[in-house]
Amino acid sequence: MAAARRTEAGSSAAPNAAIAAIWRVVAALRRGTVASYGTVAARAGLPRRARYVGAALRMAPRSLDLPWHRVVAAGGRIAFKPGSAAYREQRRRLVAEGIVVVRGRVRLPRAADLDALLWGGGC
DNA sequence: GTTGTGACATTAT
DNA sequence: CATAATGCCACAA
Repeated sequence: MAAARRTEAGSSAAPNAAIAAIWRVVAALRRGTVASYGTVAARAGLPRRARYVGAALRMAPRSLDLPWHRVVAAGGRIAFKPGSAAYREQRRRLVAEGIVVVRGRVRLPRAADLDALLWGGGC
């Protein structure tokens, strides 16, 4: 086999293990639940890789139906620029999910609660 | 190997 | 509470 690796940046159907792990964690977020990039990265086995989560979500196809809108920055702040299309899109979806959004911030559960939400709900 | 960039996080002011 | 600066880590040119 002649070196079939590269950076795995093109094929959406054959992502990296890290990307797959991130998608898995994001897909595990249930309705009414939100998590920060750092938390998602940590749960995906990638500590300190919050930025990588964003890249993974960006490259993720809509076919996966990933709840990317449930992933926010630290403190529940939306990572997108206020007023931007993506910003309003995410906020709209969050509100539609029953999540309270105020001034670009969402009610982000504490680490303990988040742990319970992620692991106490099902797996 | 260096430089620049990014859907972040944390700390300081 | 908002903004600035710094740190972090991976990837692209």
